[in-house]
Amino acid sequence: MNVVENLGNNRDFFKKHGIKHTKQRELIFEILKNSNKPLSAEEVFLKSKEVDDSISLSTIYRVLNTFIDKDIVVKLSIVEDNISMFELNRVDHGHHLLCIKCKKTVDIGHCPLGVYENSLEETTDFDIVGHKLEIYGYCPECKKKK
Amino acid sequence: MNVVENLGNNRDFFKKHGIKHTKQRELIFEILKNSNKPLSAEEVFLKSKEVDDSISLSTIYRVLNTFIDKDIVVKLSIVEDNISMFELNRVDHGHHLLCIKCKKTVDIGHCPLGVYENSLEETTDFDIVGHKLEIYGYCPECKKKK
DNA sequence: GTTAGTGCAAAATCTTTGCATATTT
DNA sequence: AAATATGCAAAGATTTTGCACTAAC
Repeated sequence: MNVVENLGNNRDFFKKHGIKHTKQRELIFEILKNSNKPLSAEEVFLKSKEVDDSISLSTIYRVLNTFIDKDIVVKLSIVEDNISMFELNRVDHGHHLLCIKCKKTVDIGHCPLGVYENSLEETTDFDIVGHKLEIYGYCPECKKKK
Repeated sequence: MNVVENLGNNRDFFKKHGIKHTKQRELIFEILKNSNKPLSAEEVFLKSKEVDDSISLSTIYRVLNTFIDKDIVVKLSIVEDNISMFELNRVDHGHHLLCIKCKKTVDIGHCPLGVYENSLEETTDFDIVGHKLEIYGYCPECKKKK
């Protein structure tokens, strides 16, 4: 699916979340939608530049933070590096397995924590809003090379 | 338990991990041992200074990174901020519930992921080394105030 | 026309690194 | 004595912010 073709399709989505529709937000949203793995701000920036060369990195950060405020996006942080990764907050969410050697990520199906969170809410009286789960290790290839 | 009293007790522990015993490492290790929640580098720094005023922040980072290399410490990252948090890599590990309003953390008992990781290793052929799980929401007090 | 978003450059924050000195083994 | 760790200051990296300008409603 080509990013450019879809620009403009998400007006209603933005309106629903009470934020203005701009071409930068449209673009960043499409990039995240079309990515099957979390992206760094820098990666989003580079992909954005392919379509709109004048976009700035601060816009990327501002848009991503707006999306986070609206719960459209979640922020992760890859294990040993100090950079944030962003991905759409998909309703039926799963998680990723991260290879700490080659940094490859693999989707793992359904999130195992739903039931657990319910019981936690009861025992702790917290209002649980979400969670971040990152599982890491060595992928089959890197495992062999060890 | 007073941190200072215990300085020097961990010589063998360091030797076992093949790293030199220094008073800075001893101190940082004790601080982490006596904390029931993850600490930022800055927090470790401030606590360290109470005992050894001449310690430097770069030493904190270097020691923490050494500990991470040796699997003595794990690094987390608190949801919306961009700072890393460090805590001892306890063998029988649980996780924390984080209040996104007041930043309080609450221990939750046993980690629910052990069994799940085993089945994941089978289905994905990964060698799973660890995971990070952060569950967040509103604590009872902040929940009321909403 | 008003409100909100963007680009740019500069600042802020967190973390790492080079080097001379000090400490450990 | 050799190897490693530390403190300091400086550099790096990532993220945020102030301001003038532009685009969206």
